[in-house]
Amino acid sequence: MDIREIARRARVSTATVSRAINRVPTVDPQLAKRVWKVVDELGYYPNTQARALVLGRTRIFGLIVSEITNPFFPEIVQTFEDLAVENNYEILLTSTVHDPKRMESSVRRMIERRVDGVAILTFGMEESLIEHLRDRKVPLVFVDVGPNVPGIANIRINYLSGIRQAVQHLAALRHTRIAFVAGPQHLKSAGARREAFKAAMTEIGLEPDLIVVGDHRMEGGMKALLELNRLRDRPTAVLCSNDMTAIGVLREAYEKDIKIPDDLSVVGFDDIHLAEFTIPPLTTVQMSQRDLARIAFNALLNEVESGSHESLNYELVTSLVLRRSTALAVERPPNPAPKAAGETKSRKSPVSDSR
Amino acid sequence: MDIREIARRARVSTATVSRAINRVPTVDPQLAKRVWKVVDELGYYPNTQARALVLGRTRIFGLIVSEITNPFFPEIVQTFEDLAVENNYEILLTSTVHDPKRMESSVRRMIERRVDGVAILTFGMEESLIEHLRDRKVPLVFVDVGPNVPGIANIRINYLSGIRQAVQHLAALRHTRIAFVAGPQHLKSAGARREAFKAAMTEIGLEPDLIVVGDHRMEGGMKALLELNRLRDRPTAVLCSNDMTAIGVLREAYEKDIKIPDDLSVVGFDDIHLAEFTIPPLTTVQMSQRDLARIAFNALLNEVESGSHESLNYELVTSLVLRRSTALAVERPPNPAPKAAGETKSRKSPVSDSR
DNA sequence: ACTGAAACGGAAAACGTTTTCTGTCCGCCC
DNA sequence: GGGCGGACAGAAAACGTTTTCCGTTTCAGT
Repeated sequence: MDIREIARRARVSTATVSRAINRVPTVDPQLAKRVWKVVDELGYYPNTQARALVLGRTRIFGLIVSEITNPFFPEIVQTFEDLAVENNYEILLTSTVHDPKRMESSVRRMIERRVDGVAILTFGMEESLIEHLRDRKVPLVFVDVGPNVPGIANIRINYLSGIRQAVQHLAALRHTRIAFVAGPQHLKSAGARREAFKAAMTEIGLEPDLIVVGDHRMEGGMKALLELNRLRDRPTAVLCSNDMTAIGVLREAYEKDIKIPDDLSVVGFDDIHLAEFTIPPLTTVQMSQRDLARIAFNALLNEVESGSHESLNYELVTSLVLRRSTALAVERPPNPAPKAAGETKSRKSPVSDSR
Repeated sequence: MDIREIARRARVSTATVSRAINRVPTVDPQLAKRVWKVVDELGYYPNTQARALVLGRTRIFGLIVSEITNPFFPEIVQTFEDLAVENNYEILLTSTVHDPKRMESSVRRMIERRVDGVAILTFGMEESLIEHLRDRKVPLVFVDVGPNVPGIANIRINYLSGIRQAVQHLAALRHTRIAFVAGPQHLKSAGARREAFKAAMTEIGLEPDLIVVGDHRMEGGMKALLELNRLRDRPTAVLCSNDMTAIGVLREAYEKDIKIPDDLSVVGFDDIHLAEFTIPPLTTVQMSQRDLARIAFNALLNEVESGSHESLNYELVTSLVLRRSTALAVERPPNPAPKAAGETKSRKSPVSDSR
């Protein structure tokens, strides 16, 4: 069933059918009605491929994420989809799963399907990906990419705002030995979080020297807590580079019978869905996935609809959400409890990056 | 840049370019090489819309889910995507968010984009959805739909297999008062689970009379535990209709200082990712999302590639995965603790997996 | 009544492919 | 050496839309 079928039955030309469907005002209301009736009766829907072919616009946005199963992304995908239906777009979803081959295939698919724009929401982006897309003048929006490439919209995450809140929240609870479990070294976003932590600490006169590195997964968090726990001068609070890490420390704390938050305060980062469901519910720095998706989508929409190539910069601020994994600091005795030598500033525990 | 551009540069006709690209064997190797070279140099990718237009196949599969943020679905989407890239398909992802309007728009989008098939993986499906699609002879695959509609592939879930395992596992741990927290009444899948529970219980001579109903969300689980706890003859184990419910009872147990698994064994259903991360890790009945997605995708692929319209029935079996939320039953005193009647078999030392 | 403009519908070209159908060339067989 | 078939390349039609351009009708103004 095609537009000609409709034309025949409504006794008009295909041109008129097209105009009626697209609500072009120059068509006689009488005729339009006739067309609509037939369209409705037959349950006709225009062929989008054909339309795209002549219009040169597909009304498809590409969305590239790292991994759909990573709890950070479902909310993003959902929001993207919500906005897509609202605006009559489709979304072409692609995941890189950290595999160069997959990344390449991702951009190939985007180009083959002639998407109108693509949002690259994967953290730790290979720069190589963008080349091809940029060549073809496909509107792009990135998150957190380092260099300020012209012609590409950029969402900058304000890590400091939330991390500062977290640190000051802990400080207000009398914590002074605040540890940080960092993410993988190679991740740009992980680096930024670590720097934000250092800044927030020095800002209030605390030494940011209790840093161990994790892997942004539960295992990393578990190991990290073990490591911190061996320290002579153990922290009373730990801030994690992401929520999965925090969940790892929660888990290890449970095994080791360390009570959260009584014995140890922990705060996460990201505010994934899961954070609400941990025991106890996790206090964490929220980096709103909904907002992120919204900003990305609108950036694309803007660029496409207005045809402008100005490529703005956007900012996403982070902020602390309080739940129940933090509490007033408690004096924990130094570890091997040999002689609690009351030195003031003896930060003898070598910390920094293990592994 | 189109196929004609390539034709011009390679000094051949567009027909030859098309043949070369599609590896039609009748083209002279010499010429083919020439074409390939140009294609490569210009980074040309065929326009899929145009191709779809003439081929009558889009190489797009629709995937309708309930909600992307529901932890049950990301794994499905990811697997679907993996299979899509493998087979050179795209996926058109759509969510109903339990909204009739959205459902309608879902099928409209599928039809407009002329997908080659659609997998409807939402539980508790409006029958109305399928009408339009069936009219257009779009290959369909459903999960768990009731009536055996001809022309539609169907994945039937074997709930009993896993639930039987769960019940017998609990029975083996000396539990006799096993409760069930059901899902929402209107959900077909929830009903099936409840029936499976009853069957599994009666099978081994236990009365399935401890059933309360939840809502498949954490809140429902929390309420359910409260309710069960008020009972005179409290259960020592509870089986939940899904994992979120189980997480709810875990949470409420924590609040009420009921130790899991020592005081109460709990097992979930679904085996969502999250189940590994609870405290303690949740023993649950696995309904493999990967397998489900794989079966669905292959069903579609089959129907499309072979053109057959036989519409098979597939089965997905469920099975118990042991983690650490179950243990030997312990004698809990009847609720108001009148007189702890002298017991014969008091297994007060819970053993098994606790550690 | 006649002209001109305004209003509106239709024919046809265009979008970028695939594929059928038609040639052309070549080599082989008789 | 002439005819014939096989191998291969190109011209053109087709896919289902939108839109430009043109033609027809209608109506107002004189």
